[in-house]
Amino acid sequence: MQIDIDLLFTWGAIVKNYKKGEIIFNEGDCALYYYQIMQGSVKMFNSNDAGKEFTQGIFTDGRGFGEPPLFIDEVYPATAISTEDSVVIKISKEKFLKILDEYPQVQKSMLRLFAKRVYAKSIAAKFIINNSSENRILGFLTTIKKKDQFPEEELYLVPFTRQEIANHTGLTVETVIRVLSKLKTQGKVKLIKHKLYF
Amino acid sequence: MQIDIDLLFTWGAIVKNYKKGEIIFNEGDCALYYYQIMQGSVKMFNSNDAGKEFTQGIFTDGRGFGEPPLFIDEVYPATAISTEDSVVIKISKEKFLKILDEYPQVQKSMLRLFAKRVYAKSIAAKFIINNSSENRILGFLTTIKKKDQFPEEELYLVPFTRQEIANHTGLTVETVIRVLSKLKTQGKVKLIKHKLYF
DNA sequence: CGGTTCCTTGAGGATGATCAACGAGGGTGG
DNA sequence: CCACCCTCGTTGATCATCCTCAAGGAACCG
Repeated sequence: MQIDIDLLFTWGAIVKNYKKGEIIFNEGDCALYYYQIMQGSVKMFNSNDAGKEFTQGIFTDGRGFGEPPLFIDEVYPATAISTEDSVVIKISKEKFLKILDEYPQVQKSMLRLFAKRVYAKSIAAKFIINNSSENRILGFLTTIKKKDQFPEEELYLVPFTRQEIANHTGLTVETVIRVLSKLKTQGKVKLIKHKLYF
Repeated sequence: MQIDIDLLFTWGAIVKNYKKGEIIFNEGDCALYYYQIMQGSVKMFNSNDAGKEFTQGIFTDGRGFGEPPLFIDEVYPATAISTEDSVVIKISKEKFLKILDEYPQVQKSMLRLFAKRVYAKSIAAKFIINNSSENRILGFLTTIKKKDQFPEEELYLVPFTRQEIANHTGLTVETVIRVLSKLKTQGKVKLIKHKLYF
C-alpha cells in the first residue's frame, strides 16, 4: 500500500531528507502529517526508562507510517527514526484526509493496510505473551519470513542482528543468542559464520 | 462504530444466539462472516499449550469483532467466545464487503475503528514489553479507565477480576495479586473489600 | 590495520511462575 | 435462616527463567 506520489504532490506534498539516525517524530508528539518513504528505511519504536527498546515496526521504500493517529486525534504512540539516509514525502493531515475522501480506491487500500496491521499485531502479541523465549523468537522468525514472502520450505537468511531480534521480541541480546544456539542444536535454525538461517 | 442493524438485515444478515461460554469461532478458522453484537459480550483470546490464556479484546453491545481477517484472506488469529448469553448478528463476508463499497460513510467509520485498534495494540505492546509486572498492570488499568471514558482524577472501580487482569497482561493471578498489594501500599490503587479502585 | 559493530560466554541475582493450601463472599435451595 | 457450593481472592515456599554485568572474540570496512 502506498499512495501515488504524483497524487500526493498534486495535493501539495513536500519532500524531506533525513540522515541516518535522525528522529522524524517523537512518542507523544501531535500527529500533523502523513509520511511516506520514497527511499530509505524508518523504524518506529518505544523505549522505557531503562533505555530498553521495543520495535513496533520497520518501514521501507514506498510505505507510509504513523497514519493511525491521524484518524483519531491521538499523539504518536511511538518514536520514528530514520535507520539509514532516507527521503520522505510528507503532507498535512487535512490534505491527507481529503485525499482519502476524494479517492475511494485509496481509502480502500488504507483499510486493507490497517486490517493487516491489526492482524499482525494480534499475532505478535500472542507470541510475546506465550512466555517462552523460544516461542517468542520462533514466532518472530516465522512472521518475518512470511512477510518477506519466502516459501516455508526454503532456507531464509534472517536480515536482523541479534540485537534487532531482541528489540522485536522484548528479550535481551544475550537471551536471544543463547536461545538461538539451543534452537540450532534442535535443528530449528542454522548458524553459519554467525549468520542466522531459518 | 457499528453498522446500522436495519442496513445489515436489508442485505441479508441473520441473528444467532450464543449461550454463555459458547465458541463463536476458533483460532485458525476461515473468516467467512462479519459479526456484530446486538446484546451480550464476546471475548477474543489465545491460549498456549499450557492452557494459559491471553485476552486480545472484549466486545460488547453494538460492537463488531473479527473483521480484519475478512479484508486480507487470513484465518482468525484468535478464538471468540461468548462470555454471557449473547445475541449476534452475522452476514457473509461478500455482502459485508459489498456494503462497505456501497456506503462510503460506513467504510470511513471502519477505517477509523481500525486506526483505533492499531493504536490500542501499539500501546498495549509497549506496556507488555516494558518488562515489569508493575508497569504492565498500571498500563492496563490506565488504558481501560480511559476507554471507559473516566476522568483521570476520579476513582474508578475496575470491572475486572484478578484473573482477567492476568489474562490481559500476560501475568499470573498470584503475581497480579501481589503487585496490586504493592501498588496499594504505594497509594497507586485502592483495595476496599477486595474491590479494586484506580 | 585500526576501529566499529556485532557476537559470545560466564557468573550471579531478581523476578515472576508454579504448586499447594486456605479464606472470603455471594447466591441458592432446603 | 443456615448450610452448602462455587467463584474469586490470598499467602507462602520453592523453582526456573531471563536479566544484568563484565569481559573478550569475530567480522567487516575504510
